Amino acid sequence: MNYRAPRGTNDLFPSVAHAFSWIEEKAHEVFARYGYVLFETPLFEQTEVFARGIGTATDVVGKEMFGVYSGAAAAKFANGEPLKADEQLSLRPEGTAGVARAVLQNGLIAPGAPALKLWYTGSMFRHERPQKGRLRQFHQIGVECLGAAEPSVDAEVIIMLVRFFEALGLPSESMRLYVNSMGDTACRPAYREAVRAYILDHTDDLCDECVRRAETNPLRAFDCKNPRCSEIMDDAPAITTMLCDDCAEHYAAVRSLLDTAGISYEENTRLVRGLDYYTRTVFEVQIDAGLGAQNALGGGGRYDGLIEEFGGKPTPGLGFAVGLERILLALEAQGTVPSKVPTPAVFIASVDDGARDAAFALALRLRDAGCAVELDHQNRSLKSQFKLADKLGVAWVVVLGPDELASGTATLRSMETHEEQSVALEELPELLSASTPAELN
RNA sequence: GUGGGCGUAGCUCAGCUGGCAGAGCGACGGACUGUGGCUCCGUAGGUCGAGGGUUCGAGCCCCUUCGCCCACCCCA
Repeated sequence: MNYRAPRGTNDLFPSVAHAFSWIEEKAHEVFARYGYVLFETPLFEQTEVFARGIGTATDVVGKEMFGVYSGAAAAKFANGEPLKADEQLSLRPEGTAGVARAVLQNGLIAPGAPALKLWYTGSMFRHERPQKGRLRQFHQIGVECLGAAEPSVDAEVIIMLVRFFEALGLPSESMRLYVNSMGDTACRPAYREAVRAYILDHTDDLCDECVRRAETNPLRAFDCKNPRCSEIMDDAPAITTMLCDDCAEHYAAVRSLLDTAGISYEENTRLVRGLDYYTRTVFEVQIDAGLGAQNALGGGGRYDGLIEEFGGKPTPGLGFAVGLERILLALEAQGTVPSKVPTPAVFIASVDDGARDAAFALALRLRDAGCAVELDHQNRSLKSQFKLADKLGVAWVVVLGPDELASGTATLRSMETHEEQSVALEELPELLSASTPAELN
């Protein structure tokens, strides 16, 4: 077998797939309490949606997107013919741009309408070199809230994120919540210019990459892992000192609400998000254990200009996304990974071939009655069937053999106590009806 | 794209200065009649990632190549 999954993709084994499913259940439970409903957008969009929404200057759009082309479009491209916009498609690298496009296209939010609260779960795709906590196809849960500008919704979303992690069994003490404000169109340009000037004043002390960033995206210099750069950037002007009055007021209100709610967080004036659409409130949750260099479990922020960027009326918005693979790594690191792979509760064993038809029929009856039942399909010996039952972790084994068939009964063995009793076949469905799938794996 | 580490059984790995491919776990079968876990015995399973070279002889040395992991970058 020479075929292998493409680099950076994983087959999700049952333990992982069921854990993801469990995480999604928790999201559903928690988010519903805050009024969020499930929403789903296509796995691919016109490339322009991402270019416009996320920003062509970002790495995510500039070099990490997977293009999607039909055979016909690919042939046209090979011939040098121009492709129409709807022939230039890309797998989604994140969820927000697609949701914004969908909201606008379907007129889901009218001016003055109540806030639209959506959440989603699914695969995202970025062409990066894989490493711990980073894949080319990875899974995110995200939320988006459109139409509300008040700081209370910022605080609400951040609190919801914290509660979500708590519901997953990741105690807030083990994580760090960073918040910052990135300003808006009124104050960010001036700040950006100030950082650019600062970098150009310190070209001798900063790495080449950071100096290059002065022109492309000065704020990213705050993210540099180089200790020397980090030290220099510590003394760069802080965004919080340059926020316009409206942004400063908004930011103060968000923090005040978080304080009142008893949420512990840390202001981090160097926290800048890598996607162009963010304005004002930004936040990120980091955890050290288990994640290697990719220590961000999730992050998000406000994007008041995004809908307008797509040609809609000015509409405030904010959201966050969390990485499922990273959540799982964090849970594994603290030894609390949930085991949610379902296992059968009952095994029906046939003593000889003459009992197999009866075993098959009984399995159907019990399953229809709601029991999780397994039985042999490989012509195994009775002994081997018991070994299998034990391996599956069932609580009960129903034994059918010549004696049982003759008397219309079954032998019911408790695998835990080793006790056996003779039970009339008719009574089995009721007796075992509480034997729903266990989650023992 | 750039570094570093690693590719030997299904899994985790050992394999010395080149000399007959191994262990543990797992799988399967058995240890007197229709019964699991523990123990004991046995069986199956390997183009040593691939291609080339050196050599009487290569898992081991040399070249090439593919893949995986980690890190940079960026992000969830």
